[in-house]
Amino acid sequence: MSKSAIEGRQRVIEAAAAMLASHGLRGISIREVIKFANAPLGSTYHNFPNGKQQIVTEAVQWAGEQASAQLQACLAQDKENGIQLFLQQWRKRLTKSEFRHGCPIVAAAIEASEEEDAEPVKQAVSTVFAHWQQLLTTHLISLGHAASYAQSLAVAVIACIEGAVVLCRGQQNIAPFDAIIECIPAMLAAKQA
Amino acid sequence: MSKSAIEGRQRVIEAAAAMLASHGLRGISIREVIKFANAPLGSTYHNFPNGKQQIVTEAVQWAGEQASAQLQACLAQDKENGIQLFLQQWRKRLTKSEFRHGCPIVAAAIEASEEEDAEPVKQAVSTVFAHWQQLLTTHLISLGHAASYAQSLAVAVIACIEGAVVLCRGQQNIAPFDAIIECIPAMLAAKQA
DNA sequence: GTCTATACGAAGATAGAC
DNA sequence: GTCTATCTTCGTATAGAC
Repeated sequence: MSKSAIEGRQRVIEAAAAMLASHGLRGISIREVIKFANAPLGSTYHNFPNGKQQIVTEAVQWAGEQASAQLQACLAQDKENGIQLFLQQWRKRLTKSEFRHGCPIVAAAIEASEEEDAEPVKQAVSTVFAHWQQLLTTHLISLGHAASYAQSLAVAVIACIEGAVVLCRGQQNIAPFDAIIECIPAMLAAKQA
Repeated sequence: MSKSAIEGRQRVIEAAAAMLASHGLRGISIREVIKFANAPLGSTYHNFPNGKQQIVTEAVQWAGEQASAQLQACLAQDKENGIQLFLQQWRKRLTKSEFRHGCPIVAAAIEASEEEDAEPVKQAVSTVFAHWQQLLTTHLISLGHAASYAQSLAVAVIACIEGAVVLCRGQQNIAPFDAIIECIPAMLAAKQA
């Protein structure tokens, strides 16, 4: 396999992740993805023998790792206010895209949940969510929260963010995101349930 | 128009709302909806001249009103713990459906956001979210919160719930919902930003 | 490996019989 | 009004030429 072929494969995955965020799982077609990635259609099933399912699965995994890396960078940069930093970055992304850019993992989670033969996608989604939760839990424990409450808190913060992104898209307005930026500190301030 | 025709029309809307919650906007077809509703296919475009778009739009409106009524009933039944009551009802629905039953409004919000010619659906989604926010805001003000913080808090609570539903479906686990049930009180306890 | 052409199926929407 | 049949479009996936 040539180097350009490898690059082409990765471009397809990244294009799929980007389009997943805005168009959703069933809103993207292989034709559009490979067109966006400037990749040849003919080699799609050579690079991804399992077709769309495999592309989406790898896109979910890649997008999950990107988000994890971004979150980790924020937490490392400012231990106390890392979460707020992360929120600000997502806020900017939402407004810049005029609320078109959502969370690709959420899109995959919702649209694959009732699909037959989508087990690999569901598995990837579950793994990504679990990884995010573990990252945040570890951070919250290091901030002094009790281990069991830190776990709930991590999940609640992720739920809050994901929900706010959906609300912003639905209302074409950044207000929901500003609302959670205002309210999440109250959850974080509570040291136990 | 006969009485049974009116009933048939309503059955289609309710079937669409139910299937929207589990299968998503693009996961349902008119054929499946009218089959589930036990309604004739031939009269579909007679009752809904704008086809699927109109059915989905009305389903979103109907589901939104149902949820509003349910929330209002909880808040009226127990002013102090009405929100927890509402959370418990949704928790039961999630577990009983084995995490298949999501929020139809969220599904429509995500899957219609980048669709062309889906303005009516987007409008209905936006209106439903706004109504929920208003309901909760009024309630929180009556509980003693400052008006501006009550507004943010209402949005944050809704975001939290919607996000948790997505996480539960993605992980096939009720843990995320229990996490927000544990953490939401901390937000509600804070009397200001 | 990458192309074009195509098989195959599903879905929205419409036409015409009854 | 409600049915069946059909048109059209689009998506996945595959076959075969180069």
